[in-house]
Amino acid sequence: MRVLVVEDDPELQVAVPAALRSAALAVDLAGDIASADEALFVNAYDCVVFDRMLPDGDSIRYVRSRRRDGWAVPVLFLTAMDQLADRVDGFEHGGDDYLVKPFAVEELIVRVLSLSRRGPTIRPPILRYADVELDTGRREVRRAGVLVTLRAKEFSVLEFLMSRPEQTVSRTDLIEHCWDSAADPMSNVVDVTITRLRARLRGGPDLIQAVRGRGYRLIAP
Amino acid sequence: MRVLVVEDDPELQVAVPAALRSAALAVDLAGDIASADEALFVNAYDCVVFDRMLPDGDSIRYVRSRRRDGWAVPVLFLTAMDQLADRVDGFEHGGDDYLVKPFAVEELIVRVLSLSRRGPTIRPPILRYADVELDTGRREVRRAGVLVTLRAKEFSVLEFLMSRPEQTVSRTDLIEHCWDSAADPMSNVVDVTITRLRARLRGGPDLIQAVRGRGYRLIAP
DNA sequence: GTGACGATGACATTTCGATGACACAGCGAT
DNA sequence: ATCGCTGTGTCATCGAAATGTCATCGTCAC
Repeated sequence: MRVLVVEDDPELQVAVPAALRSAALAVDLAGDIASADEALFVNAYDCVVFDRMLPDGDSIRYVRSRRRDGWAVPVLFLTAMDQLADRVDGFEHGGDDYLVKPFAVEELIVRVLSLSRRGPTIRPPILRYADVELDTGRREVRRAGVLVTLRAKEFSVLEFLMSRPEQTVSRTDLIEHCWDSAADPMSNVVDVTITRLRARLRGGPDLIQAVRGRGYRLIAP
Repeated sequence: MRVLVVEDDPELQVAVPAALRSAALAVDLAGDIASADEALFVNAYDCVVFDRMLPDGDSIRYVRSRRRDGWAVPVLFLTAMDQLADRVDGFEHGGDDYLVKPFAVEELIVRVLSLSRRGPTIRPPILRYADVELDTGRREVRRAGVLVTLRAKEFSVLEFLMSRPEQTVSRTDLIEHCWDSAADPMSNVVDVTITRLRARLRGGPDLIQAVRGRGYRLIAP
């Protein structure tokens, strides 16, 4: 396992790599975002430990922009207490973790090991159709930016439909993908769930069209 | 700076004091808890390095009982990897630290120096959410300024939730972080602990929200 | 118009979280 | 060693929320 530590505080530059090495990890060190970027270009790491604030910028911004290009290596942010407020930013992208300074070295090791083991998780994508956004990671749905709370089944059905926009999906497809094998294919659960889903998505035109004899599809009128 | 090393392994009895002396520290050595207790009674130390397991008992128990009497000298525990599971116990008192065997000697020095410098009166970070304050060092929680006494497990769970405010945390996450490996992931310990935590935090709106099928999260209504 | 299919409200069932009561282990005091 | 207390875990039960079933009504295509 190979880890990159990006840290500018001299004390932590010593302590963090030492701790990680004691857990049998190979550790490289960078002092700012520029050199981290270079190291990440050259080597493959299983995990990156980023200090939140670095001399040449905010590491979260850097990570966010790299994530946009599909970069998926897990990141652990070291953050000061007073930066906690904007912690949300750090978690827009799944697979990351953070630790508040000062931290127990014990905890650092545990987290880094866990992140490294986990491997590059493909960031759960956000599906979009018309004015609906579905965040598969957070299990959140927004319509026109407004948060809509869905039941588990409703979410699951909407997710399936949104992953095949404008395609007609049969009730059988839905039963097979969103229900377990115990589900009765003869019942009208799907219809009922669609009705409930529509009810929740009131706040715009009905995007779920019934295709007679075939199933349902997402379509913006 | 004067340090007491409590260690029974003959090899470490030599190596650890040698390392610390090389960092200009005055080092005394004890081979078991009984003689450590005596030494601590006679002398004033800036830091104590305790092996986790000693011939006459578990050093954590000893430290814990002394902490109850207000003893505040910072302690560094040397612990084997397989004792990691019960790391939670070790954190019942802030200001202490852990080092996992085998460790790098430089790391030991850095940590002991840091603990000694810090002195017995450190103020570790305080987590805040809504009107709840959690002092990780003093293991104290206040709601709207009023002191609330929590059990160790309750505290540990609240601390975990407060370190991830508004994020949904699964029961598995909680089990993994707040319980040792003996915990049964099938039981409802987490639910029970949450209930007890809620009961203690009465005195304001319920901040702990159950997210059906996913876990719990802290959220101000 | 009519027959098949979809929509939907009302109700039933299932699942899951909350909680009180109890059991047990560890620890301090005697 | 024994006893009692305190903290934590287990279990059974309760109740609410989520999901499924059913009956009825509407509507679309022929």
